[in-house]
Amino acid sequence: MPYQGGVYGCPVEEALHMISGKWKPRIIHELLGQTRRFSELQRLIPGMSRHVLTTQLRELEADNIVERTVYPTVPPKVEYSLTDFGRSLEPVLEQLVGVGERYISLRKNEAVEK
Amino acid sequence: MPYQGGVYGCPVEEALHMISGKWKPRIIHELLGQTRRFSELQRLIPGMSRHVLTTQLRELEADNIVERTVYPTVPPKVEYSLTDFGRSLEPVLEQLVGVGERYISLRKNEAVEK
DNA sequence: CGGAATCCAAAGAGATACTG
DNA sequence: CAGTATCTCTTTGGATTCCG
Repeated sequence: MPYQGGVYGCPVEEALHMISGKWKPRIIHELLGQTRRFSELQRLIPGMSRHVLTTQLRELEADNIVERTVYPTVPPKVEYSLTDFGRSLEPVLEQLVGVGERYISLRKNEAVEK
Repeated sequence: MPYQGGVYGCPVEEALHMISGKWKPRIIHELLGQTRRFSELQRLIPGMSRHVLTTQLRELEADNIVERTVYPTVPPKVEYSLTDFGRSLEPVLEQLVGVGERYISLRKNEAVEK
């Protein structure tokens, strides 16, 4: 669907949507540079339930950001890694870190002024 | 309601949250380079209700991205413009455009393969 | 171990109607 | 012209329970 100057097919919206899950940036971060097992991700990201991890991983998979490899062993073993496209997101995430930090220091200054 | 900051204060989360409103990137886009009146924004972004525009503008204001100037005339006149911090978001939005476009072309290729 | 199915609460987004 | 005030619908995140 072409960019209609409107809501539909807006590239920024698409981009934001695919990394805007509550834990997605964090999951991508943990996968930068290495493959991880499901249980590893669970351990690395405390506070996130199994169900939510599953949901977010499925969505990342559907968006071609993450690849899922199942080893049909007992007990089961599933590994997740970034696709090329997923790795291409790194610079954007780094920029977002910068923005977030500027934002946080801005709010601190505001608080001081009060 | 403006984001109060997560427990971890993850900068990426903060950054995403403040531009993740459904119309926020579009509003910022329309304010890049020029000041706009409320009614102008409404006209420039069809499909968005007045109420939603108000809400998004209030949140952008609370996040120090947008500045609101009221002229106490009759009829009332209100202008919106980006703050310095708001303008600093431009490179990130441009990168997000790139990501979104790569994503869209990726999905097109998938569709062709079927 | 790595899920799926179900249910629930909260937040986002929009429609509609009224107002200084 | 530029809002507020409600109400509703939908989407998300999370808790719990069951399964190959």
